[in-house]
Amino acid sequence: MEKTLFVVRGEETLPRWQAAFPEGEHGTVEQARSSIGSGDLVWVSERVDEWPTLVRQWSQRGAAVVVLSYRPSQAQGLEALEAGARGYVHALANVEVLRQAATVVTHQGLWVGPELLSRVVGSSFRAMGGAPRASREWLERLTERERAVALAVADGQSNKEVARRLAISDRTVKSHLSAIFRKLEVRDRMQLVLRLSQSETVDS
Amino acid sequence: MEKTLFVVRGEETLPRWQAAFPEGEHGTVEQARSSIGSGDLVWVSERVDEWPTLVRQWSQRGAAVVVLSYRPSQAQGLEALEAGARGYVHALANVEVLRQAATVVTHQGLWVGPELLSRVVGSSFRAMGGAPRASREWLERLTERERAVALAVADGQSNKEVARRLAISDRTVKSHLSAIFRKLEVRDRMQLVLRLSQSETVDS
DNA sequence: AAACCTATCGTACCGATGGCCTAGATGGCC
DNA sequence: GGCCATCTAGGCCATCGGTACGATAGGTTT
Repeated sequence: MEKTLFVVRGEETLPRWQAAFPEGEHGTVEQARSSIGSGDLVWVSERVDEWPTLVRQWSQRGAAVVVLSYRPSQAQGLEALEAGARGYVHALANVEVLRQAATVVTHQGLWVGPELLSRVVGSSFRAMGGAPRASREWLERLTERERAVALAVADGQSNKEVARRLAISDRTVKSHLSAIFRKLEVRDRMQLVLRLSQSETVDS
Repeated sequence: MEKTLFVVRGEETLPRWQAAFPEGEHGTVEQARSSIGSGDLVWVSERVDEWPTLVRQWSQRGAAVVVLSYRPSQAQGLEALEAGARGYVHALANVEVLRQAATVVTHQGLWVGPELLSRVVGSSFRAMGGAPRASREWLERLTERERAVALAVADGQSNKEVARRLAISDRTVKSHLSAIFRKLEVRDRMQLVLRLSQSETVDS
């Protein structure tokens, strides 16, 4: 019954997970599927396919489920909580944080990062020791024209719409965008939007 | 935890509170106001006037604040959490529950009680939106599967990545997306992500 | 003058995206 | 049994998005 196990994909298990829970078992979904019951502490990697479904099943069985994410986001965190997870932790969190989260969730508490917490309950959690996020300094790295393009794109506009707004060709918009992606190290406009909307809420 | 104290109105203190924390101090707002600092565990009765303001102050100072309510409700619970409280417990909870809550909140967890947890989590979307009704409404218009796709896409993932996560074909992802766009009346994933991030980040 | 940055526009290429259509399987409801 | 919603998946096709590899022109720095 009261056992700790990590559900991962392949050989994903990290040393720090074992360090935090030497007694914990590690395995894939197939190995874990049937053995999980009430009172168990289950860590599920976001790399596991269909983790929301699994979280739903296991939490309904009474297990305390924590989702390990490599790229935490509000949307994913809410997805985890909605599925019944009691915790949402960065997969690379240190041993102390993992143990702390374990303590909390096994005591019927909710463990989420300060950032997500602020989304869940409002903005006032920012002042509670949550590390202040990076500012929009990275926008300074862009030229004036690139910044205009970035903001327009982050507004949800297509390349053609941006071109019309700035009175330039859509080819030029693409050129600027390539430069933007390279400088900000994002892969596409979607990541740009996410990054911009994140830093915007922190500043305001 | 530095010290434990109960902030009450008059002589409200219950025996079970003292049983759970024999070392805890009990007093009114005037007595407690200045002595609360980082690391303290503070229990605040809902009978204390202007408790949300006090919760906000003390939680910003780094104290772990738990609100004791005689008439727990979803609205009040959210108000407490929004003010920065880490816990929301029934004032008549038994000793075990009180100690459990203390364990959780002093470990940076969130304690809202098993019976209220589902409601708090379920309402988190509403709690985050500037236009609560609207955001909840359009999310509810989606099926469960569509919601999962929408959240994943709003996280910046490509169709293929979503397909991998949900263990379905990318054709199916596109099918779901078409339904999502039609239902939510957005033209593409960019508008979807904007709408989601807006309702997620607007402070109210 | 040479080097460099910036803004502009072009072609070509290719994967990603989204609309429109069909359709099997499932399960709930009348 | 019929009806309907949902999830799944495929084909077809037009468009969009992003990169590679340019080119030209104006400005600044060295």
